[in-house]
Amino acid sequence: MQLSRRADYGIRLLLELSMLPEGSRTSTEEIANKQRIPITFLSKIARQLAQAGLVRAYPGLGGGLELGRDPRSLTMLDAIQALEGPIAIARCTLHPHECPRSAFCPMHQVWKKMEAQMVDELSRITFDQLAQAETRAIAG
Amino acid sequence: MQLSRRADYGIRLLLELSMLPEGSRTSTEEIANKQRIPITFLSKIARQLAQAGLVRAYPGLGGGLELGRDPRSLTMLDAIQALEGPIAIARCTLHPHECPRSAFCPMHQVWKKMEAQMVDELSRITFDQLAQAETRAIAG
DNA sequence: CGAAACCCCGACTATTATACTCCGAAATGC
DNA sequence: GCATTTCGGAGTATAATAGTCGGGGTTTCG
Repeated sequence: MQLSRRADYGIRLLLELSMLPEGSRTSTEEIANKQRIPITFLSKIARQLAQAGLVRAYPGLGGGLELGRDPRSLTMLDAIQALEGPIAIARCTLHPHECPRSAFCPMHQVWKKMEAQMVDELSRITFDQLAQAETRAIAG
Repeated sequence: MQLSRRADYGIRLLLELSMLPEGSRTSTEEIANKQRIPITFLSKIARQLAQAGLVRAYPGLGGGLELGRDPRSLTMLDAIQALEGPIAIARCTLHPHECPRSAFCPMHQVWKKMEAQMVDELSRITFDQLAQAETRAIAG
């Protein structure tokens, strides 16, 4: 029941990009150094986020990464779904047909409800908010 | 972000016990057969639940398992904590001192809030409720 | 007493998921 | 053409999960 490092790193990458001045870029390496993340791993994660459209990547000299979407509408839910796939506490909510108990299992609804709550909560949190909170926390 | 099989099996074991008529017992093997769970694994899980006090185990002929607590006050939270440890989405909420970002990291609060919601939700769900729901679902 | 039906315990193994690493290739800008 | 940067995929290492095994102990019953 824990977030993977992949997700942790990916979120930190997105947060770094969100804190960048509008229109500017950084390289994967810079973020890796700043956040103490193995660069080869982070670059793989960056690619994954690029494929999901959350990040735009430019190869070549002067290239780098920038946010692929407006940080005011980019949510934690988007990030986690791109990095870890759908929010699913139990296998049975994703693949109900694979569980012989699904017809009458009372846990099914429990998980469903919790997942819905998580989705709801995560979708309220934007990277713009996070970036501002972090900026304030560092400044203050 | 998924519940382990261990937790899944353990919950099913507790649910089986909760559906038993007051004061009666079953063996680990019966539950394993009914729920299609490898018996050696389930017996290990049963021990764990016994050590946590959620289950009482009696060796010997006519022995077996019974619930260690009143199903009306035994919650899903108790079960998951006994089976998987504390609810912690991110490492940093459990061990904030290990994270150099903890002082200013805006995600910390996000995770804390979500964890609190999960704890709250899970602690509302008792095995008595679940057992009744399943009984109804099978009967109906 | 002895057998059968139970659980206890720890060590061991297998499998899978995670967390990386590596390297050649392609794009870009000077 | 060279430095910088991402791309893509294959490969490896480590750790967590899932499960097995064998010996030992209790309890009940005949």
